Amino acid sequence: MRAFNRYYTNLIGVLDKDYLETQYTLTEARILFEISLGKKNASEIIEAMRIDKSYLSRVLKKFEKNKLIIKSKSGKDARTSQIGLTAKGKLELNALNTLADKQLEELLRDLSATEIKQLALHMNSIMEILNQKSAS
Amino acid sequence: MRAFNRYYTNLIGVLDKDYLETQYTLTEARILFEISLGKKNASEIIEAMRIDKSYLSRVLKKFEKNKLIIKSKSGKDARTSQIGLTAKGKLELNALNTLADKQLEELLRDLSATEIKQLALHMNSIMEILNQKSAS
DNA sequence: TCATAATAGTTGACTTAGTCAACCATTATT
DNA sequence: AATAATGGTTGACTAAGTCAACTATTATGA
Repeated sequence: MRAFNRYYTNLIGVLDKDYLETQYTLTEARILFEISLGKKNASEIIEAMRIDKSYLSRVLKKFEKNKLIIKSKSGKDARTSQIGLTAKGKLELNALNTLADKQLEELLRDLSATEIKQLALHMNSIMEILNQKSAS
Repeated sequence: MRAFNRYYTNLIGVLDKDYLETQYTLTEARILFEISLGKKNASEIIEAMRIDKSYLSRVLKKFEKNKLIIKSKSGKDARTSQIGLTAKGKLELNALNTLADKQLEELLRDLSATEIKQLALHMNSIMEILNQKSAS
């Protein structure tokens, strides 16, 4: 398993490099994605991604400046703001997803359809097994 | 599959944080590991890990200074040096491996023996499928 | 209900990790 | 022999992330 972790760390490291040509980092892309999933405020994103809150704060500020998100104070708790993707934010996220798809395509280039299907199954199984734990 | 990549990116990111308490980064640990596998010179490590050569150069310098490795000029090609782990290097690597083991243990804590076995099988399958491609 | 603690997020100052380009020295090519 | 290619190092830099201190607000408990 250590071998797999090393293997996948390497793989992700390679994929990561493509984000150099992008306006955003892999982490930023992931944050944007989390927001698109409906994470409503900073704490939730921090909880989900386990990143530093100061770092997130700055990333969100950047997003806001670039008009990818809007923050709106919710009456309920004046300390937090509700975060939502703007149209432009959705567009950017889409572009980033397209990059991820291209990377996958490249990764799977020489695989047969059945191999790809098997790969997907294995991946799903891993997530299921590990998730069940986190649900416990 | 994008989901799995995101998932595992997150997981690795979490594991990565433990290396903060270590004297070495995850990347450095991986470099050390590659050397232990018998990678003899910088080029081979670069090829295997796809990291920047200047970065690697500095890491190796640090390793050498900390006496984790020894570089020896090989008569064959005076541009390269042969890299080898010292006893201390092996020791440090061992400590880092122990950390990785602890992390795994934590990750698998609530899983049954069969689940762990299945997990390992899925991981192996993924590596096999993806590797076969790279071998082509 | 007031003081204290806890939570959410921001800011300043900093460190580390990694990048990019230029550069030597050596070896390969023609 | 000249030129190109390779292996690695160095300088200068940027980006990514961390840590601690702080403000504002909300929750808690004597």
